[in-house]
Amino acid sequence: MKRTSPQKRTTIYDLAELAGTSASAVSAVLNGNWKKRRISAKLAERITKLAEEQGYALNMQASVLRRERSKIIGMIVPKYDNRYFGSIVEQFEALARERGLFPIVTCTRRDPALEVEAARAMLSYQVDCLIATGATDPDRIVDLCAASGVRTVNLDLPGSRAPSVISDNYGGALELTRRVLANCEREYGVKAPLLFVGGRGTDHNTMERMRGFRDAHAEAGIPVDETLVLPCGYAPEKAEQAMRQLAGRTHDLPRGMFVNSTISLEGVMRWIRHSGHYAERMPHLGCFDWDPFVAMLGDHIEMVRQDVPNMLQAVFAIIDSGATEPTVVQVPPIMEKVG
Amino acid sequence: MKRTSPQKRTTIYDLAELAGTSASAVSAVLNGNWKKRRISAKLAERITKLAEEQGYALNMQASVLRRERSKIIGMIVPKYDNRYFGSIVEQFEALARERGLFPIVTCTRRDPALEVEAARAMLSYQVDCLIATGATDPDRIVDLCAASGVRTVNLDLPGSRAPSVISDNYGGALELTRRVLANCEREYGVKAPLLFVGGRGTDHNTMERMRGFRDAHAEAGIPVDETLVLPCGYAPEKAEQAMRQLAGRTHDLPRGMFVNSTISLEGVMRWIRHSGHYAERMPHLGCFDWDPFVAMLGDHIEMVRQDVPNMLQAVFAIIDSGATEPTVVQVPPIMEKVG
DNA sequence: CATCTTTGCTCAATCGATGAAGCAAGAATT
DNA sequence: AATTCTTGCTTCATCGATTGAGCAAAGATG
Repeated sequence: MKRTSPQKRTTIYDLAELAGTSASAVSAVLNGNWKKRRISAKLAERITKLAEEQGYALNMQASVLRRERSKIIGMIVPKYDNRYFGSIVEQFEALARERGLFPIVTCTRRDPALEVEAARAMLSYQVDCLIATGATDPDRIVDLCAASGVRTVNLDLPGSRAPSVISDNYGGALELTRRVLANCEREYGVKAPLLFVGGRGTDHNTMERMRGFRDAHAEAGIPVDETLVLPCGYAPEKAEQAMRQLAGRTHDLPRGMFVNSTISLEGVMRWIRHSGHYAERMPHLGCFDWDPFVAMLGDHIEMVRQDVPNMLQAVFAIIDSGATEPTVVQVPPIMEKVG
Repeated sequence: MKRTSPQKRTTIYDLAELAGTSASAVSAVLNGNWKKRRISAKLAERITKLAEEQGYALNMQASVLRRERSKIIGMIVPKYDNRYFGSIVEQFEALARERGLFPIVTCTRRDPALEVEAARAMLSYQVDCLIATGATDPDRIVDLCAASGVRTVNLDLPGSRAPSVISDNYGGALELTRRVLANCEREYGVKAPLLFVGGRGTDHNTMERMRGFRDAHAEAGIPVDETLVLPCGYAPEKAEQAMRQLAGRTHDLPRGMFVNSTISLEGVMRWIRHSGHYAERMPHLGCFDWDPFVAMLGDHIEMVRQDVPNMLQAVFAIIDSGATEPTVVQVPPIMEKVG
């Protein structure tokens, strides 16, 4: 993979030669501080026109090397396969650009080793700041960055060594569980514990959501059935397998479920379809995460939509303010109406 | 937004000083060609250990500036809000990393101005190669890149000045239309033209899909109803509005539809739900694009899934081969089974 | 007319990594 | 013992942009 042509890119030296002036004048004009450097408007215009004609493109490598700030902002993100992370990345890019920063994003597929490798790569590219989204071990990344004097903000999953912005997982799960319990009671007239499926039992979000799940049961006077709490991982296959195993253990399947992410829901729905266990009547579902097509799947599904715009506003507020204390900002999620 | 601490990053000069050797020895050791440069294993080990201890991170800007290839590969992509582009980006990153390249991706929100701006930014970062995914004006981007001697590959939408990898839109649409027509005829016993909705009438893909749509009608001996061909744009709102307007014009709504992307389908489904026009019986749908939850929406939807793994293999085959002629590789999409 | 200001530039060092060229010391060869 | 090779480094120029320092000419001031 080599460049098409051996032709050199145009540099400020080439432009200086063409304009009969010095490289430093060209630089001053092209990066906009020619007024400060007292370059005449006439020369400025001549240089600008030449640059355009020659298709000049700044060499960021050289520029960044010389400056002390790169204006590059990095983000690592677990996956691109759901609306939540998709909109996080889109918002991130938009807000970064608004501030004149160059966003670089990379996906780490929930792989701790890749997370670290990606963080290292970003440091090599001299990012001024790194957003660690849904990182397995955010503190590890913060430490790596701190060693190079690079600030970090944790998003989606909190860490203990840098500011974090997360959803109010407890509050969202509490309300979601309440609604699903109420839906079940309304339809079946009985108070029965729900299933909890999906997510990693070790991650903060899943633990908080389980806490909300339990408290909502307690509120309703329903004892949680521990055999129905299955934090089996996020992947659809994991969730599907967990359901299959559960069905193998009991014939009394729950009439309501708390599904921890749309990704897990994919597996749960697949199982529901294929197993035929709920052929006569669909269970009441609550999903912690939102997807437009899930919303159309039927009136038996409640969703919690994480408030991505506000989360990213909070992230950039932290960045803009320069804060580095390990605070946790909790952004309330949005309950999506049934239907 | 400044660095946390004023602490300098460790450079090869710092390491050289600590090891009592020269910067060039350090460089040779750390970039792995110390054998070629005849550095002793003893010194190499000492330097390696020191680098680790000091948390040394290569300054890529400096490195890239010096080398003539950056090993950075860029991609621009319209959106992150659907499975198709999401998996394109994931695959792209994985394949790039496999080849020791550093992937940078940026999303241009289907905005031609942003596309150009993003391409310029990538050029400034010295990308060795740029993949233009779903670009509104791929040739414009190719020209920009060519001026800097940077190779381009078009993905998803073809261009006339660089190699392109796209789905077989005609073939996919032909088969999809056939199936929807067959489903309608099976259920209603009548041969009636379908609705075509979504996409941009000016883009290659939409035109090819419309051609497949028309040819499938011709095959079945059904005349296409031109008032039912609505390439209104991809956005859900556009599709929803198009449906609303159609319903205002006629009371005889089609029993089958070809929807050009899941994004447009979102709007169509919303309208179907809210308008109540299909309350008694859902229309037969065909969607050009795949989404797992759409697949669960019911047995009345057929989907065409674009073959992302093969498309990206093709892209990297082109990159690896160094080809630059404006060929078009058409990758057959996959028909997803009903249900 | 002499001095001071202002204007409009140029010079040269610098950022960190790289690699061609060179050099000194020891080993091998004649 | 004299010469050539080999080993194991170091020196230095370079990539392109940035910026503090400096300088010549024109203009203003006394």
